[in-house]
Amino acid sequence: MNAETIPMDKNVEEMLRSHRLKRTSARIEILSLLLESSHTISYNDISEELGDNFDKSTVYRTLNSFEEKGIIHAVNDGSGGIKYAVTKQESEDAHVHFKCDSCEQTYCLPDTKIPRVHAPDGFIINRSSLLINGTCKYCS
Amino acid sequence: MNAETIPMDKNVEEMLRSHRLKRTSARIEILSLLLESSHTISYNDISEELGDNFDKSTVYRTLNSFEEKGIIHAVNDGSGGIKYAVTKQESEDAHVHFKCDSCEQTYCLPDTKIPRVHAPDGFIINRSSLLINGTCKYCS
DNA sequence: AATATAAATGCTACCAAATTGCATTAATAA
DNA sequence: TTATTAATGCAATTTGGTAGCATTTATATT
Repeated sequence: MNAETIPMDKNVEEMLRSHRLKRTSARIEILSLLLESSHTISYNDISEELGDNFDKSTVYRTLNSFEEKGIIHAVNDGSGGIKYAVTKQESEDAHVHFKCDSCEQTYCLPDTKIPRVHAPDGFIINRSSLLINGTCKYCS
Repeated sequence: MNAETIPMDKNVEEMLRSHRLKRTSARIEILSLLLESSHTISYNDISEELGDNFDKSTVYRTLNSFEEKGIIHAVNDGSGGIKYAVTKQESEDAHVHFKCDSCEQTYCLPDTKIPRVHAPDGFIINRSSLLINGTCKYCS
């Protein structure tokens, strides 16, 4: 039984349980959206998709909890709002994000790792984030 | 006569003239601040430094004009606000920015260039920005 | 030096993203 | 089934930034 055969909702509920998050409908729906999406999504994407089912503060708090638990990670693509993507096992080490100038979507590139750089003496590197702008494969 | 011996204000006025920007006191003071600073600065930094001498909209518009002219460049360090630094000749090609987790300042590392990465098939790279988080040399 | 004109400024109001306090409601453990 | 703890909804607030418009200022021209 591989991941494809596990129904999404079971998958979602198991993810919540394993992180000791109560399985509320807001969390289930928001996490489902995140899991289905091929690109990073913002508060606005969620609220458009889910209508007025949930309050703004609920959505933001949900995203914050997911991030704290490491279920998702924040992506700052310079759009003025924070976007999020599910953190998959394979992409846990720092991967590149790609913002398409055409469709404005931002993608995780889990197989494209951020190269180590050499900082000047005295600067101690903890982590890094690399954002690439260009044209994505769906727009090129 | 090298750069060190040119008085700052002359330097500033010449920069404005050469970009066909009127030499107003707001621009002179804000550009001076930017030139003096060792790290990127935000609207808030400017308004703290300059007090209420200039209106918020003036400061923001000034920063936008400078950026359009290429005098400064914007840095998005995830702090929620945009920061700016003067674009020096040597750092015109994409350099790394470093945000210190301790003092919260963000520095240009003009000698640390962003490595080229290989994006998946179909993704066309235009430009990239690399932000490093860690401890700066003044805090380490 | 006086003036014309184009641009910059300062208001005020506004917008968007995100957060907070608090009363209510719902999920889970006992 | 109930007690407890956490999540939600609501309204208000904060923060970063923009926009329209009347007034002022810098600069080029006479």
